[in-house]
Amino acid sequence: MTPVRELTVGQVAMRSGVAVSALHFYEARGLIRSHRTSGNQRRYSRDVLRRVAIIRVAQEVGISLADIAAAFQSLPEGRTPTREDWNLLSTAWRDELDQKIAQLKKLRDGLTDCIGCGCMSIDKCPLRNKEDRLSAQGSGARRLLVER
Amino acid sequence: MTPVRELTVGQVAMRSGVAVSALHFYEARGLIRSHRTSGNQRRYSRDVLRRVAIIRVAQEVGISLADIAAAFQSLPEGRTPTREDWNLLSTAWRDELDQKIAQLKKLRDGLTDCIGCGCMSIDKCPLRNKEDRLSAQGSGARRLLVER
DNA sequence: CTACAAGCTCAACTTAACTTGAGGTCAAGC
DNA sequence: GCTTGACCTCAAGTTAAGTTGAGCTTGTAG
Repeated sequence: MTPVRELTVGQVAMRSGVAVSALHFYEARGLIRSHRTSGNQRRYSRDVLRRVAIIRVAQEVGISLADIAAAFQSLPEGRTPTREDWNLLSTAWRDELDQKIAQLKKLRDGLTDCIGCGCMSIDKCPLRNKEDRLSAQGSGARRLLVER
Repeated sequence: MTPVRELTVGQVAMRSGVAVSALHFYEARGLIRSHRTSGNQRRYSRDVLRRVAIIRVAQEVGISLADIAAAFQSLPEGRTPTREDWNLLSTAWRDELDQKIAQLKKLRDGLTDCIGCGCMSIDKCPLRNKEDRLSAQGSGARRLLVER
């Protein structure tokens, strides 16, 4: 089996399970890179598969594309990222995940009580307490006004 | 303490920490209800505060407004919901939360390994396995509403 | 050498959950 | 009676993460 040197969008789409349009989109967002053939078609190096896989996993963990892109900035520009490079990323995300899990647990443990009881005032209820809130590195800012 | 009978939108907004526009929105979505004064202004009964608080908590847990609205359907139409009524809801959501926590844990435990290793193919990697996905089978909510 | 599948670009549409704005009404203090 | 602030409605805008479609070009199998 001769290693295929370069992949077309279609091939990447098939192998990564991501739509072609999504790949275009990721590229526009700077998450993946391609070079073009003389006929202007995209060609990808193999490590794009890893990148895409990581994008998907990170998304499932609740990390936004913007944050993923930011994290990818830490990857080496010139060379293909090594296992070390990737590990750095995953460690950071693991920490985030740990926090999210902890916060969800807190929420879960308080949910029944707090719905059942009379403590739903914003200032007193632990669930409604700003300090306890799930952290918001997300870039959205849509819901900012709501938190008082 | 004289019980304040009815609340204006502004008062509900202030006390619940939710914008007036959001309250209008919730009402349009059937999540809360109001009646009108002769001058066409909204007036809310006190238990709207609990509803709003629960909406926000549920959202943070990753439940969409549509799902919250659906859950609210189970609440009694005529009378103010009792603690029992609310408990029924919270129990169901607690189960969902438990599942989400379990999935996040799975993800966390696999993250470092799977990013570092070569198993990122869609068919083989546990993280990439469809059955293990976090994705809500529900309508549209792709990510946990964990940010803000 | 020619079909036609696969690719390309760009714009517009989608969903969730709101916010913002325009243009107009209502209620209370002075 | 007037001014001011809280309300009202309805339309349009916003963000994330893509998808869909139109119109046009490439590349490859037969």
